[in-house]
Amino acid sequence: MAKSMSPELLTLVAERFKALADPARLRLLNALRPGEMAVGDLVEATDLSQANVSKHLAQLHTLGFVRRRKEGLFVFYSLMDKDIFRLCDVMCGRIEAELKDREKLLRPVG
Amino acid sequence: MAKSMSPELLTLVAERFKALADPARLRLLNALRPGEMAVGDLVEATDLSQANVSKHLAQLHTLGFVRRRKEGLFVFYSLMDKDIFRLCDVMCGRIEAELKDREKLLRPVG
DNA sequence: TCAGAATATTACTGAGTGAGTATATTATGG
DNA sequence: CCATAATATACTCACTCAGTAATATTCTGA
Repeated sequence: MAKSMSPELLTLVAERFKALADPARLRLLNALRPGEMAVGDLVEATDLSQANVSKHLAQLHTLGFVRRRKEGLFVFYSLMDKDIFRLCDVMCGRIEAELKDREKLLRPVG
Repeated sequence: MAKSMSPELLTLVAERFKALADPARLRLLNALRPGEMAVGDLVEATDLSQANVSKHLAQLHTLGFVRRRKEGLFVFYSLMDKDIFRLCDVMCGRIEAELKDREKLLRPVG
């Protein structure tokens, strides 16, 4: 984080974090890990409704997290880059650390 | 992001992203960059109301982003670790890239 | 113990948002 | 052009959440 971040920039940053602040969207991104997928396949993979998937994908696309490729009736989505994994890795690391700390508290004697 | 992330884990991750998905909280975290600060100072530094700051700090503390230290009447908050900078750096990088792309579109001739 | 200062909490309100249903759009084959 | 399939959008409802104002809590010093 740069030394001085303007409120405007912080708003843009917050907007992007918000895109990742939803389990459904994270599921979609996670499903896209192996590679490009059509909307219908994502519906199956995530157990979300078609309209729901479409809406979330639109959001992720607007904010630059996924790429669109149209081919006939199908629309294929893919991850824009690997940033998402880096971001999620950091968060997962934090969660793991928390869980470890809780374990320690639960059995402090060893 | 690990190969298979359970919906439960994704919910935890989303919860943490949500904590960063707010300009006010980002401002607080940014203000804490140089080091520990009391609540009152954060109120001044961020132009947020006292109640607002207190509530946001509580949230950030619950999710492990900031540390609390009480000293008399004052409560000092500080960043838990440097993860936040790494996370924001990634987002800022994405925003910069987007802005560059837009510039290109605006003057495609050079 | 009382007054006052720093912080936290609560109740309320308004705005935003995710899910669901239905409908619209777009593209293909006949 | 029509039927159909894949995807997108519109609309509504319920819920969450950020901000505010008022109040409560905690601590210190007199």
